[in-house]
Amino acid sequence: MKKAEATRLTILEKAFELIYVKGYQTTSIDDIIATTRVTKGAFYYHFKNKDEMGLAIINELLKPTLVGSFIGPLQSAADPSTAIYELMHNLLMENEFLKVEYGCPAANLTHEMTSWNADFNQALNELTGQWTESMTQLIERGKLNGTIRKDVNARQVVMFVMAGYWGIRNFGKLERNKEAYLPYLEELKNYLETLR
Amino acid sequence: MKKAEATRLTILEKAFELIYVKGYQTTSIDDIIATTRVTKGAFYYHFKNKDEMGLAIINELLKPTLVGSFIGPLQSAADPSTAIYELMHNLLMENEFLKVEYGCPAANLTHEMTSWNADFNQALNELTGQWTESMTQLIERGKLNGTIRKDVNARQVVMFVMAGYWGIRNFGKLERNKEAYLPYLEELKNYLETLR
DNA sequence: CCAAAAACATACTAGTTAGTATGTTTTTGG
DNA sequence: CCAAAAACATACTAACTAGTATGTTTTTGG
Repeated sequence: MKKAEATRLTILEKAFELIYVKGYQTTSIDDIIATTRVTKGAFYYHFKNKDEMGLAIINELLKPTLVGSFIGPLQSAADPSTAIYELMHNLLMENEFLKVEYGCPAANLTHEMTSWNADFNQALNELTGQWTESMTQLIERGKLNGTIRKDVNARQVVMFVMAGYWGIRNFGKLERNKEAYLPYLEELKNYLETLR
Repeated sequence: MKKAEATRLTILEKAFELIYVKGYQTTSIDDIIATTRVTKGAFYYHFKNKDEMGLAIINELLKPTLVGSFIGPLQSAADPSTAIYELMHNLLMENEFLKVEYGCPAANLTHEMTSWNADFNQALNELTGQWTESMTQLIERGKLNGTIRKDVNARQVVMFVMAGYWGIRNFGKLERNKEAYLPYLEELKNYLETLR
C-alpha cells in the first residue's frame, strides 16, 4: 500500500496547485486528472467526490503547512512585536510557496467556499482558529515577560493583525507585485512597536 | 429608449445580487435570466457576453456606490482618526447593503477574478485606487491641520487600514457574525489614536 | 503461487454552461 | 401611419461538468 498512497498524494498536491491558481470551482476533475495523468477511475477510487478531495487538501496539506510556516515561528518566540513582524515579512516577501499573484490559499478558499459549504467553512475555521490561538498565546507571554504593555487586549491585536495579513494579500493580487506589501509591512512594524 | 434601459438595469442589479451571494463563476446566465425573468435574447441584446455584464456591474453599480459610501464620508472630514474609524464602523456594523456572511463585493470579485481576467483586474484596481486616493488625501489634510503627526506616512497608513478592512471581512464570512468585527474595530480605534 | 482485494482504466451519462440562430414584437422618427 | 430599427423571445448547439458502470491490472497476505 505504498504506490496507492503516492497516487493519492499526487492528486492532492497537483489539485491544490490548480486550485490555488484557478480557484476551486473552476478547477474541474478533468483538469486534475489531465495534469496528474491519473485516470478518472483512480481519482474516484481515492475520493468519494470533489468536495471530499477539497477537504482532504485543507486537512492534509494546508493544516500541516500552517503549523510549520504560520504557527511554528510564533511558538518559540519571546518578543511578540518582533516575532509577528518577522513572520509576516517572511510570509509575504520570502516564502516561495505563496505567490503574490495568487494570494493566500486559505483566504482564497474562505472567500470561495464559505457561505455555501458548511464542511469547508468548518475546516477553514479550524485552520484560522489555530493561528489565532498561537498568536494570542504569544502576546499573553509578551505581557508576562514585559515585552508587551499590560493593558493590551490580545484578542483585539490578533484579529487586527490577521485581518491585515489577509487583506494585504488582496492588494498583492490586484497589483501582482510584492511592492504592494512594503508600505503595509512598514506600518505593521510601527503599529507593533506601539504595543510595547 | 426608456424601457430598454430599465431592463438593462434590472439585469445588472439582480445579477449583482446573485454574484454577491454566490460568486461570479457560479452565477450562470440561466440563473440571471430566471430571476430577472428576462429572456436570453434580451440578455444578449444588452450584453455581448457574461464578462461584459460583469464589468458593467463594477463600473455602473459598484463605482457609484463606492463613491457614495466609501469615499463621500472621507471628503468633508477634518479629523482623520475619527473619520476613518466611523467609516469602518458604519461599513461593518451599520451598512444594511453589505452583509457579513457575503463579505465585501469588491473584495470577493478581486479574489475570484484577478489573476485570470485582466479587464476585471483593471476595473477593480481603479475602484480601490479611488478609495486609496481619498483616504490618503484625508491623512495629508490631517497632517496639515494638526490632527495627525507630521512623521506619519500616509500611504503606509492607508494600505494598513484598507488591508485590515478587507481582511476582517474574511473573518466575518468565516464566523457569519458581526461580533467578529468588534475586536477589530476596537483595535483599529487604538491604532488610529496613535497617529495623533 | 494464487485467490481476493486493492488499485486503476475506459467509456459512458445526464445535467449544465455560455453563446447563437432565427425568429417576433415593440418602439421610434419622418 | 408606417417602415426601419430597436428590443425582446424561443429553440437550439457544442463544449464541459461531476459522477457512474463496468471493466482490467496490480498488489498483497496466506
